[in-house]
Amino acid sequence: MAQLTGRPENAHQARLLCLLRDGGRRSRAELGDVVHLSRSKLFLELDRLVALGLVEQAGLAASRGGRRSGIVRLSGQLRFAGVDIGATSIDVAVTNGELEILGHVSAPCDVREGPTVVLDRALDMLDKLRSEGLFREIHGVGIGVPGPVSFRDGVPVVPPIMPGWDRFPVREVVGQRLGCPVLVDNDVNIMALGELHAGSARSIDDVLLVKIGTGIGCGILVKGEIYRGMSGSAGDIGHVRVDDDGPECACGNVGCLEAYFGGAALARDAMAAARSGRSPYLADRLDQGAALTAADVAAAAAAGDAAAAQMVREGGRRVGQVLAGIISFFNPGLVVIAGGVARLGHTLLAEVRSVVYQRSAPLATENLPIVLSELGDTAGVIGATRLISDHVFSAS
Amino acid sequence: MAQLTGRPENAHQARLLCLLRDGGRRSRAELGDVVHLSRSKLFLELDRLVALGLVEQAGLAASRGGRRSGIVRLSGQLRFAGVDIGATSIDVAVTNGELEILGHVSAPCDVREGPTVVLDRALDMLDKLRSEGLFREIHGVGIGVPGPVSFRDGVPVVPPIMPGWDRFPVREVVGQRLGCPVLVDNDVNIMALGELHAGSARSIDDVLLVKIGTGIGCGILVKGEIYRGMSGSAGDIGHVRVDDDGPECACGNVGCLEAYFGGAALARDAMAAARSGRSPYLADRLDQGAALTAADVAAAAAAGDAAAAQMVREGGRRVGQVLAGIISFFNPGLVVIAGGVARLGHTLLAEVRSVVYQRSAPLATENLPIVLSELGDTAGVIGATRLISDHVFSAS
DNA sequence: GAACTTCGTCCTGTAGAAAGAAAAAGATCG
DNA sequence: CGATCTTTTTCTTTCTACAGGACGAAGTTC
Repeated sequence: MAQLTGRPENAHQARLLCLLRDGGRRSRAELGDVVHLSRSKLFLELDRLVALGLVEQAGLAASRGGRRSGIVRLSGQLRFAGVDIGATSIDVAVTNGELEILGHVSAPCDVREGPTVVLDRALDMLDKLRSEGLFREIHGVGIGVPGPVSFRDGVPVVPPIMPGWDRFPVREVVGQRLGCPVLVDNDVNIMALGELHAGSARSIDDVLLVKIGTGIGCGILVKGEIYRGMSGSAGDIGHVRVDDDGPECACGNVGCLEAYFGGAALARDAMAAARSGRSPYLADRLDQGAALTAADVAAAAAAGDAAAAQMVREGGRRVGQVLAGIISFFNPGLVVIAGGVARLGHTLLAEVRSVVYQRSAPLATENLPIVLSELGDTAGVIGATRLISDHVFSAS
Repeated sequence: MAQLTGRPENAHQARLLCLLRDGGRRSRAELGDVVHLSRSKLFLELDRLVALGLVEQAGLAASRGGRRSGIVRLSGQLRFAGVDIGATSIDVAVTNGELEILGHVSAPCDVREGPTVVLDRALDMLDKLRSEGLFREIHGVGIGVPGPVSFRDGVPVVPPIMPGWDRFPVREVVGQRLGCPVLVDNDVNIMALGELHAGSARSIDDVLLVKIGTGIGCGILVKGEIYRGMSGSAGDIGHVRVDDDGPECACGNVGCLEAYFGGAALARDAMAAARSGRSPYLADRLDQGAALTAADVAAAAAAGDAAAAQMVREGGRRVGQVLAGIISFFNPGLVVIAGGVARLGHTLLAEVRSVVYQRSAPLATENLPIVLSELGDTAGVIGATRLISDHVFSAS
């Protein structure tokens, strides 16, 4: 068996690899229908990809009226890893070349423990997947972290909720440990890529993914590619002001969106509602022990607690206010709502929609779906593998 | 003399044409230093461009130590026209291939008179330039209109301040009249391109151009290209809400940015200030005759009128509020303030800067210049010619 | 089993590009 | 002023890549 030595040699090969990744295995003849190449050229490049070990033959297709055509597919040995580091958890998944998840582990982990601890944990999780026999070799790793990243350098830059990570060489460290290409990006960016690849954003050019979790951030896709802005902080909407005399925020300003509807704000409001007795459900929950979190609010709202539902509606309104402005500005083709709070589901969605459709420019909203994430917890890891596979499958 | 038959035949030729447009004439040898082509290939493509009539020889360059190299430049016959249709005026300019303005005429004209009248007027203005001997033939026209445009179709779509223009086939009509390629875009988009080509945005990838005039709009450049969004309405920030209980806006919502600081709003506030006696300068002006406009406020502020200056500061604050959110989201490398109100100059700029630098995400503002337009009234026409020349100079 | 269709492989002609040689034009230096 | 060296241009040769076609292999249909 040829070993997986390398990268595609030219743009044609890169194109073919992406077709096989996104469309799965198919016959050489079908590939010929899609690409605009002469048969001799197509076969030449395919044979080269086979020689590189990136592509392999997989039997014969059904006849289309004549001789059966040979099926080609991405090498069965190809493996990508996606690592999604959240504020309080790590997700690691391993996929094949088509980015289908072969194994996925998730573990709680506080990002504030610092890069060495957290990355060690992530690599341990990857080792666990290795020990399950899911792969022998990894051909690329994508990593998402919950803060701004210099994509070029592969390092976080002054991330507010990641003490100790500033300029830590994540890409270099992981690359050296695993001996494969590594790319690092913001977690909302890779979630947006995930939705583009396998979720609701398939084949839509300009997409916003709004993640409401511990923080509130926004992944931006322009022409199907991540838009990162001048210094890699594009999409940082958590600290947009929604009210001049709102609550103080940890960032120093007042009235920030996150001060209303981030994880901490929701927990704060939940405690208040429980103590004041406005919410029997939350009061009950509080009596049972630990402090309340955003998840409790979700549960309460789902259980029909009026105060909790009111909190969700209120938060949805605030998010809608910010989104309305951004949508007028950006005119996306789709908005995806994701993150832990997305489990609040249709209460939240309805409120966001109502505000956005009322306030945004009519032209920007007339064909604008606003939907919940299809992928949920796997959007991040899938997007991370998509990020690195785009890189590995591109001609150097 | 070879006639100007056509378009470049491949990407190399397109690249060479853009180099000659943006860098001006230069020797074949210097071109060879810049492009990554073998000498034989470079000369082959240059000779073809000469045969197409797009490029011509222009004597010999100074020696660099040996034989003198031949200078090439874009054909001296090449002419582009830029048409900037504003709410109350038309600007038409004719440029050579390097997009240097050879002639520029400006005339008041109400866009509400409808497309036939307005476009006739614009073509008359172009004829005037023709009669001055500035050109014999036009090789492309770029047109900017003050409203949303379907760039693909070359037609305005439901433009709020352009009654009668909805879906009027501007590109087709002008194209047939002049027999050359025509592109139509939003006026702020072409202004952004103008600043990219010849103004403060040279060589900056991600740029916002905020135009404050009759309306308030925003041109967006991503990687040096206009970002238009899903339905061509990206950048439409005039109706973002800045205050929940603000004044009513013509659009039906309340508290829109334009309701505070558009041309109409400024005129309204000026009248109020004049009548109430808060502004002696404006009261004087009002006594002299016609109704007050935004221009009067600018004059008053420049003359040191306190009430007018206060209006400008107030408006700048509102603009800054909206921009702060957008800048956090978009993380541009430069923000340019343009439009008639930009003549308010540094009072306005200082207020916008103050709000933005205080409120936007620190990472997004740490290296963010916010400047006034360098080009002023010519940004639109220059950008329009840039738009069409990019099209004409691209391989079909 | 004959005729037709589709697919894979091989071969050849052509176009395009790279590399080099030679010529042209100019600079430098004695 | 002439010899020599540089730089640029032009011309020629060589090489590679690709398109297109021919042909055999494999399948289907009747």
